[in-house]
Amino acid sequence: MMDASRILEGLNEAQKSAVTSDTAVLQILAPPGSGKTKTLTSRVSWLLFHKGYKPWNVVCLTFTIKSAREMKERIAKQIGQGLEARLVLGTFHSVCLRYLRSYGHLIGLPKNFDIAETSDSQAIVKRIIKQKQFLIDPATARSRISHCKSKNKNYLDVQREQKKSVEQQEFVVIWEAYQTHLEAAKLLDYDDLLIKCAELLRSNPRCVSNVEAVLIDEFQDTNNVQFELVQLFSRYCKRITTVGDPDQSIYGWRSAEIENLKRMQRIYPETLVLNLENNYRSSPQILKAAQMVIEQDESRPAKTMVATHKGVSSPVLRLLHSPKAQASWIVTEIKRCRAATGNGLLDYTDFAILIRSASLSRQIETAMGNAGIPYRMVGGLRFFDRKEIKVLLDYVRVVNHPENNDAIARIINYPPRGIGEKSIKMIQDKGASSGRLWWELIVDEVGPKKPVGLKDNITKSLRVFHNIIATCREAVSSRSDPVYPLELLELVIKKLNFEDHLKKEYPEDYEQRWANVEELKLQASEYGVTETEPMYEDPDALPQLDDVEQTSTDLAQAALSKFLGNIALSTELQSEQECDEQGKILSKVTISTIHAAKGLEWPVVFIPSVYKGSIPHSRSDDEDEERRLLYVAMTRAQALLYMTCPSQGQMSEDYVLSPFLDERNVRRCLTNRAPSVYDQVQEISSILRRECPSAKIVSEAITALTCIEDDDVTWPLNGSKGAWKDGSENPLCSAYALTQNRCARDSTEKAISAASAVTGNPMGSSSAIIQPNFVSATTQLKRALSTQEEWQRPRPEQKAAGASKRPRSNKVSSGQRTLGLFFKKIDSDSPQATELDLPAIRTPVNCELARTKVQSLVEPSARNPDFTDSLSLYEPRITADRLPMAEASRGLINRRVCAKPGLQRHKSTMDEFNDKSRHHLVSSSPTKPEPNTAERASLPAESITTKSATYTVTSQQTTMSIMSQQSTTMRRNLGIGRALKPWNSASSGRFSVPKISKPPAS
DNA sequence: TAATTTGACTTTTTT
DNA sequence: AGTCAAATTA
Repeated sequence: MMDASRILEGLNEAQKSAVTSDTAVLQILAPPGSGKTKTLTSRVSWLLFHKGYKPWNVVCLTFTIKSAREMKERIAKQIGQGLEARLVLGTFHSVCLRYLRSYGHLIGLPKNFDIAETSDSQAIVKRIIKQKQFLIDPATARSRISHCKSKNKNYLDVQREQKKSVEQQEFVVIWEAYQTHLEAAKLLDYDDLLIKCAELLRSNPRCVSNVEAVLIDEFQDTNNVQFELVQLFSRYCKRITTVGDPDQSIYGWRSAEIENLKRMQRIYPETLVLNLENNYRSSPQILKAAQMVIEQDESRPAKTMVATHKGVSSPVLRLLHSPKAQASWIVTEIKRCRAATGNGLLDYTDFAILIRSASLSRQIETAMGNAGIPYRMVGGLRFFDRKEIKVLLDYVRVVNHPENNDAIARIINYPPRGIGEKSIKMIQDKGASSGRLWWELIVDEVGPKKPVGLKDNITKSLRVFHNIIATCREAVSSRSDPVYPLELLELVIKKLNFEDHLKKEYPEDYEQRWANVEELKLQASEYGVTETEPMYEDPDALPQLDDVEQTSTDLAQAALSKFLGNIALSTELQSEQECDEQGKILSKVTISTIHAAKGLEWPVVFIPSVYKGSIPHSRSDDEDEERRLLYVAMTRAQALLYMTCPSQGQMSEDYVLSPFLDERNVRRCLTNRAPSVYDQVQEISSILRRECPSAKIVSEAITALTCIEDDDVTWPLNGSKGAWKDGSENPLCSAYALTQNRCARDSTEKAISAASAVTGNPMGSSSAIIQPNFVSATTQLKRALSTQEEWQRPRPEQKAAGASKRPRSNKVSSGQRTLGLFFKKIDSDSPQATELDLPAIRTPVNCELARTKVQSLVEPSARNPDFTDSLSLYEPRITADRLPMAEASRGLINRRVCAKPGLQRHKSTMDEFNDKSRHHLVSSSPTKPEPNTAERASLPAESITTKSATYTVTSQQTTMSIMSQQSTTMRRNLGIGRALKPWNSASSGRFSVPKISKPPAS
């Protein structure tokens, strides 16, 4: 056992008093970086050691799986002995689930109920709305239900409310139907988990008679139901510790009530409020800037944050021309940072790129991929949202609960077995009219009774389905030899010939999908009983109380329910650290949403796309919350913070800097150009508490860089394009860029003389540039550049003024938009251009037709300079003979190689398609069998055979390529698709389910 | 009637 | 990389 006095080691006074306080109700207000988690975990240890509380009587609640896990790990480190596993510690949802599993029968919950996750309830609501022919948007209805539930209302409450609008009534009807449906299918949705648990504890307070203390992390995120739960859990002991920070409340959309902090103080007047003020994370400059941002909210009570670190340079607000430029700038900056700190002080894991929405990751991922920087994406597609996993889980769910009509509907014809829409409708209708479950109907239908009256051949297919489920059910419920999750899963996979099915359905990425299945099997193997390790000591079990009976369990069933339940509650896609063959941990840059980054920190943080519409998000209606979101993101940074804003979007729409940053007080704390970094190595090391690399190492590392400073020629500081108007290379630009390269002596010399020739200004020799005076030389060059007229390009605003005359319709899709732009230019002068039938053009087989059509359009408007201009704009830079197909198909070969799990696919498949579509697709021929990847790669470069046709590629007609480029169909046909998200791969996207391990004997 | 192909449209944040 | 509905094909 550890020495209890060491719990307080390394804590400051404020933290110590928080940890040791004897007060019953304690509220700790902890700004970012103040050691919040440390304080909370220390308090848990303190309570165990100095108050003698038993771990299983202490309830710790968090909001995210991540923080639950982190807390558990930290407590484990502090107290060890496996005692942490005995704590009732987890997310609100998972703790509620544990209580409901143990005591659910007390409020009449079905044994082994299932959890309806978002997509389930979405589907249910959708169906109800369709059935009742209401016009409410299903997503809105669902979120409204959830919102009401979080406020502890039920549909009867809402019904009783005065507003009797049609919409309101419809809403109540939907809600009621939804709730009935859930009940029939023995499902609880996420909100129900909390509500039912509250109900349980309200009516059976004895369930918590053992609880000695309740601790809650991130209290500002609680909603009303959760607040009540806290009260209920502490009903007897009345000992509550909360930790939180109103400034970091970013879950208002999930019905979190910041008010709960004050409510707490009102309900428990004896509440002791403690403020932690010291910040141990960030540089003072970062703190200052973040403070300036959060203080724009005037309704907020003032609060102090005290920096404990020495300063480094100010955070950066860098303007860039486009999202693409932004991505490549970030990539370059990461490389530069690493080199400028000796390539050892900062590892890839020390960098994080925090984005407002997951969809913004695209360009950045591409750039990172191209540059070969390893990264991992947190968030995005969840593991069990993948098709192949979902299907298998649905089978398991049906085996567990044949009442679940929705799950049956999803898998009754998957893999396709001939049971189509019509047949399903018949079952559904019959079910609705007779009030019987689908499963009952199916059981009868395959027998002699035939209540639905399906056709014989369809009954035959149904029999196949029935057989699978029935066999599995028998296996599970078998008294003598029950089957556990893994075995069941394997049984399902075998019965379905799932591997063959995947091969057929996904010839392209079958391997990955199968790897995902393997991963699922691995997860399943953690559950259930093996002969050597029976599940008697389930750490999830709650302590046995004398006077309350726990739900009795059937082992196999329970293991199954647990498996499914845990999966539904471990939605998080937090990739585990991967190791290479030598077992070393692979270092990767983190790309994450801001929400998912809460509670974490990194030495270097990038916040891209800080424009209006992203932060604050255009769909958000709470500006203060968006501001707090930016605050949270900024305060994740320890030493270096970069915020970047592209001035133009993909469709050249103008972006405006986020109003949160476009304010004088904030701007004063920021610089517009990235700092040198190499001159701050010492300060950075001290903030990170790491050893400082020697000057020699740093200078050597720098030498290898192409550009030592932030390259403001390639990426001008004002966010304009870094090249000549026509896209050609500006000799002065390249000369300037080269002056920053200390090692490329020869080329620098050449570039300088070339530049001198252009400007007529003699410039310093390269040797002068290379060492101490290089700054003055670059200044000279800059001056030379600024005298050139063309250098002063039109500012973005001027451009916008011209474009705004013809407002673009926001209705057109991206494919049409390219065309729309294209044709709009001739619009004014030749109206017939609009007659062109767009869908016809996008069909590849109609390309030939369309080509003639376009050509005929080109002729009459040949005089129009605007038009020819735009045509040449689309002319391929690289002509066909300079880009042989072998080169163009490199992507395919790449893809084949990289399909192996563990390898990253660097070149985006879209790039590859772009390469190809510089050519014109002219002919198609009838169906041939789909070639597999290897065959495809060995095909003659000029043709590609797909399921439906062979496409031959020739080299002409740029116009066509623009149109075909965007065609989803063609991409599908070519088997190219858009770039597969790299985090889809089995190796990078792991999900983790809390593992069951045998707790050590105490 | 089922299966497949095609075109249009989307993508805030999480348990 | 999906979904959805409409249109085609088997």
